[in-house]
Amino acid sequence: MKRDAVNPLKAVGDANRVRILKMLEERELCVCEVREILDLSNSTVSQHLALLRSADLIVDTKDGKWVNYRLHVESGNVLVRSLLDLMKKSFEDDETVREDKKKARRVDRVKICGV
Amino acid sequence: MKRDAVNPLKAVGDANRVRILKMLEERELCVCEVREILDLSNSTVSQHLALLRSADLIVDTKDGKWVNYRLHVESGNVLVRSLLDLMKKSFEDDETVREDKKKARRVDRVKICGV
DNA sequence: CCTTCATTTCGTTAACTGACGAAATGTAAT
DNA sequence: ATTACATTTCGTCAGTTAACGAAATGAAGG
Repeated sequence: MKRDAVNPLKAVGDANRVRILKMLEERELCVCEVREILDLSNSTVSQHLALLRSADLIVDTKDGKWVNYRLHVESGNVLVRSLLDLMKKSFEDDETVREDKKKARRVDRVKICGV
Repeated sequence: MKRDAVNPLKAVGDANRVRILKMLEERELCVCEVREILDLSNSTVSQHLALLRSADLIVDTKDGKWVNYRLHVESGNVLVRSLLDLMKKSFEDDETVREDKKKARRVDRVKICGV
């Protein structure tokens, strides 16, 4: 079995990363915005995002000193596209996910970063 | 976030468990048949199956001294059904998965168990 | 160039996971 | 009941993972 064929599935098997994917359904976010919502350390969030990126589930774009992450819905990896689609339909009733999404809509990077 | 909401995703994030789910698409199998195909110890296979069962992805039925496992396609858990559906469409090109399925079709428990 | 600040990388630690063999359990047939 | 044999549980071990703070990197503006 090919080495990293399972990586997208591994990546999605963690509650914090599920929360990240769900909040990215609302809009793209930078590291410190995700940190604010998840209430984890900056480095931890950065690692989660790096792992999701290496699984091809998200991509990043630079925006000045910020790095924006968004869902990689146009991935060439069929498993990735299917998983993002599955995620979109899942966890919609989860209270934490709902809160996260609400926060994602309102969060403002200039206010919360660098505190 | 509810404690075990992510369990099905966790369960599917392991190459050996992916292989198990894929071979169960062919037909139900007992522990020693899976052991034969995966070439792992009996206890390890048993644990993988227990984990998949606790994630609601498979169910077991007793058949004499054997325990048959099959995909839980009628699960009440939407995430589980979606995942099984996703799995069905994935890894079809994987050579190992193809071999596993072929073996699953031919394997005979009375011949290979208790060796 | 120097400072600021978001992000990443590094080093460490605690917890989890996947693997095994041995022992325990359970079932069917003698 | 005793045996045979499939499965599960137990105890253990090595490898992985998720978390943190501290240090390094990189980009924007003074």
